[in-house]
Amino acid sequence: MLKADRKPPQAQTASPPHGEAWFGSRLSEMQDALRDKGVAITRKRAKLLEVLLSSDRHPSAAEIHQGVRAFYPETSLATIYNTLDILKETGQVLEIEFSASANRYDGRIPDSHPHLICVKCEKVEDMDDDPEAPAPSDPLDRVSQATGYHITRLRADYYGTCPACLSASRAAASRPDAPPERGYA
Amino acid sequence: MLKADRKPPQAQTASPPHGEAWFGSRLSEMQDALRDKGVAITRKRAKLLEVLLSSDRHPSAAEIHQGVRAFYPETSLATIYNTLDILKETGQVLEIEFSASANRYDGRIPDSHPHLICVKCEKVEDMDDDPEAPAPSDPLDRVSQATGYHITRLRADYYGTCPACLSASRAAASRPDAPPERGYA
DNA sequence: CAAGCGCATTAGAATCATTCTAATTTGCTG
DNA sequence: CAGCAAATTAGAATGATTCTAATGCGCTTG
Repeated sequence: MLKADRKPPQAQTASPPHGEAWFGSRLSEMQDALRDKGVAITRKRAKLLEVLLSSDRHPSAAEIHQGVRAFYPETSLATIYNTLDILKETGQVLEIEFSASANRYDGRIPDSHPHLICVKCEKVEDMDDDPEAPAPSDPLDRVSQATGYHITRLRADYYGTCPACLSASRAAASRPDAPPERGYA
Repeated sequence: MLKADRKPPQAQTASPPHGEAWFGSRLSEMQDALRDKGVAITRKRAKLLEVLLSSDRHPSAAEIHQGVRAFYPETSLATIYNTLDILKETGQVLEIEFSASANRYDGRIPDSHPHLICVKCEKVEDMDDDPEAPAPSDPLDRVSQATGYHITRLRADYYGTCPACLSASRAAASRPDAPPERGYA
C-alpha cells in the first residue's frame, strides 16, 4: 500500500437512495458481521461496503473496484473478491450469478428475493411484491403489469442438498475422514 | 471429418426415462425447429439431440460433447456450442447459467420452469409442482417437504426489458440506424 | 459426373471473469 | 521496536465460452 492511501480523501460517494438512517444501520450490521468473524475492517473494506450500499444497481466486482479505487487508487481486484467472499460467507451479500457477464452483488437485501433483470441494459433491480394489486395468474404477466417491464422469462431455481447427498453426509458425519465437498454451494 | 465418422456405429445410447413415445415426438419437434430455421440436421447434430434428450441430468456442453464423441470421435466442442446456440435461438433448449461451473442444458422442457439444484453433487432436476399436497407457506419449506431436499435458497429472477429500454427501442424502431444491443438476452 | 457454392466442422487461439500464488506491507501486541 | 498474523498486491493460472481462419462435405445444377 502506498503513501497516497494512508489518509482517506474527502470526496463524497453518492448518497444512498434509502436514506441516511437505513444506510447507517445496514452498514453497522455488515461491519458487525465482519468483526464477529474476526476479520479486520480496513479502510478499503469499509469503502467497499460504502460503495456496495450506495449503489442501487447491484454492482459487479469490477464496478465496486472502480468505486473503491476512486478513493484508494492502489486497490487490487483481488481485495474486492476476497472481501466479497467473506461477505458471502457471513450472509451479508447476495451474489447474483451470470455466466455470460460478471456476477452482481446485492448488499442491501442479502436474503434471497426476486430480481428484475433487463436483458438490454443489464440493470438489475429488486422486485417488491405488491400483494394488493389485481393480478393475472400468469406470473410473467403479473410482474410485467406490476413493473412496466416486458418480462419474457422467469428463472426459479431452488438450491439445497438432495436426499442422496443428505444421507451421504449424515453417514460421513460419524467418520473422521469426511470426504471433501464440491459444487454450487 | 474423418472416414471413421461417415457411418454411425451401432452402440446404443441409454434409453430415455420418459418412454419411447415421448422421446420420439420431442425429438421430431426439435428437428422440425431446426429444419424450419433452415439449418441442416447432420449426424452429429442428430446425435447431440439424442444425447440431450436421453440424459435426465441437464448435461453441460462438455458432457454432451463426450456423449457425441462416443459415436463420432472427431467431434469438436465448437460444434456442440454452435448447435446449442441454434437450439437456444429456436427456443428448443433452456440454458441454466452458472458462473462458478459450466452451464447446463435442458432440452426436455424448454419452457422456463423451476429446478432443484443440489449444491453438493451438482445434480439439476426439474421440479414438478404438486398443488394438492398440504403446503407450508414458506416456499423453502414447501419445496423441502415436497422433494426431500434440504432447500436453503430460492433464486427467482425475472428477465425482460425495462421501461427505459422499451421506449428507447420503440424510438429506435422508427429510425434506420438502430443502435446495437447488448446484455443478458 | 464435374464444378461450384454455402453451410458445417475443426483446431487452436483469444477472451474474460474469477481464483490462485508468492511476495510484500500493514498494523498490532508484547 | 521485534515479531507475527492478517491484508494486500501484481501477475500468473484457470476454465468455460467464443472467435477465427482454414478445410470439408453434401447439394444442386449443368
